[in-house]
Amino acid sequence: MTTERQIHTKVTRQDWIDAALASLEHEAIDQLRVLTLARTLDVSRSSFYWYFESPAELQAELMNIWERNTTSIVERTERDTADITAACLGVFECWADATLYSPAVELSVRDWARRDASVAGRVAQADLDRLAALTAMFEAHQFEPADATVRARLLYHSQIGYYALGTDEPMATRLEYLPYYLEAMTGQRPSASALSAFAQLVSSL
Amino acid sequence: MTTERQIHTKVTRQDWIDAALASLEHEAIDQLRVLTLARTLDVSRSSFYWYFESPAELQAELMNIWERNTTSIVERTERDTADITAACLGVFECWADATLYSPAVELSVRDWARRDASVAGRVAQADLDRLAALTAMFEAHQFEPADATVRARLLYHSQIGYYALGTDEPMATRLEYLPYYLEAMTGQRPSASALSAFAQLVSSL
DNA sequence: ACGAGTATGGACACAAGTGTCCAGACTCGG
DNA sequence: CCGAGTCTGGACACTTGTGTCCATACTCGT
Repeated sequence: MTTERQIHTKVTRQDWIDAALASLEHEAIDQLRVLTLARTLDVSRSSFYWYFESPAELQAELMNIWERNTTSIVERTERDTADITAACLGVFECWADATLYSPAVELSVRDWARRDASVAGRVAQADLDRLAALTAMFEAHQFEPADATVRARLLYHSQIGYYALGTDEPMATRLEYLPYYLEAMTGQRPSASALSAFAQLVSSL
Repeated sequence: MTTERQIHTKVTRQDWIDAALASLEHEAIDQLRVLTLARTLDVSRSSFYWYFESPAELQAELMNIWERNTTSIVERTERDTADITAACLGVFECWADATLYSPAVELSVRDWARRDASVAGRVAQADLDRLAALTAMFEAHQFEPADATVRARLLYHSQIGYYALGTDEPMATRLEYLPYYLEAMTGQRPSASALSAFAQLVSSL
């Protein structure tokens, strides 16, 4: 099983996962069909059952990938930052860097959650974790609890909403609006240095 | 056709629509099945085809109902209001009154839009209309254009996001957070009178 | 009480997808 | 160059859902 031969292979387990991930751009996880994936990979369905015991196993794999979205956000809320503006910008890296956060996977998982209670449970827990982390971030910068909670929600909900709309804007436009977002979310005018540092980081991706 | 006999009827066209609407709590519009609806109504599938030419006709009906969400929002942005706080509270009525805005329908339509380009087009247009209306509302209260755009987005995206999470909070909790939301979204501390007026209006629903 | 129109149920043929089984093609180490 | 292990394709029986057709039951006006 762990022997490394696979020369005869047309596709690998990873190919199935990649094909599934690509489909999530337009499909919920539970709407993925082995038949359809097989066709895009130009291989027979039997191959799928060689690599996966069942569709559930592929879905589990995708859910693990989805968990990374949570990790990315929580990790960035925990950084040491000079002010709340810098702290928010740290989190915003997730929305700027596709390797940190995948909106397509996020949407597909939420979609699935509407139909499956156990998935809904995991998503609800992730939302709690993310919001708790963001709230702690605001509290670490001297926002009082209720204010921190609301600003965390505003930041998080508006991002989820932004992606739900499927808006496709160039990064330049998003950077233009950025200072206004920051001022509304934090109640403080962002420093020019923090903004230019973020712009530079984004352009290097 | 327009004669009013229908005594023999087990179900009406409206019953099918209502059953569909109920299903949208957990299903996307294009995932509705005639067979499934028929079972919940305890009637045969043939009945469906008596009232509707095809599932597409039912879907069209549901899309019309969805349009009301847009109407409700846009209508409330156009009211004459004393200050931006009152203006925002006018819009918030949509989220407090289930007859004005249906989150379930909204989610189901967006879900469908991920798979169907023509639906995606209508949703995108609705988002533009809603955001334009909200932006105009902020501009009417002396917010400069870019600021108005961002605050409109923040308000709208965060609502879409809030419902996407499926959070189920009692109205009392939501009212507690309300002044913090308003202050972040408008940059102004809301007046106690505006808040209590809103609380009273909500409790009367 | 009969005929026209309304509404339903059951049957049919069909489509898309499922999970399993097995033959066989391919590759590598001995 | 052969045998063991790896991977794929094709076939089978099954499920869920589709759209259409037709017989029939029901109700109302005359």
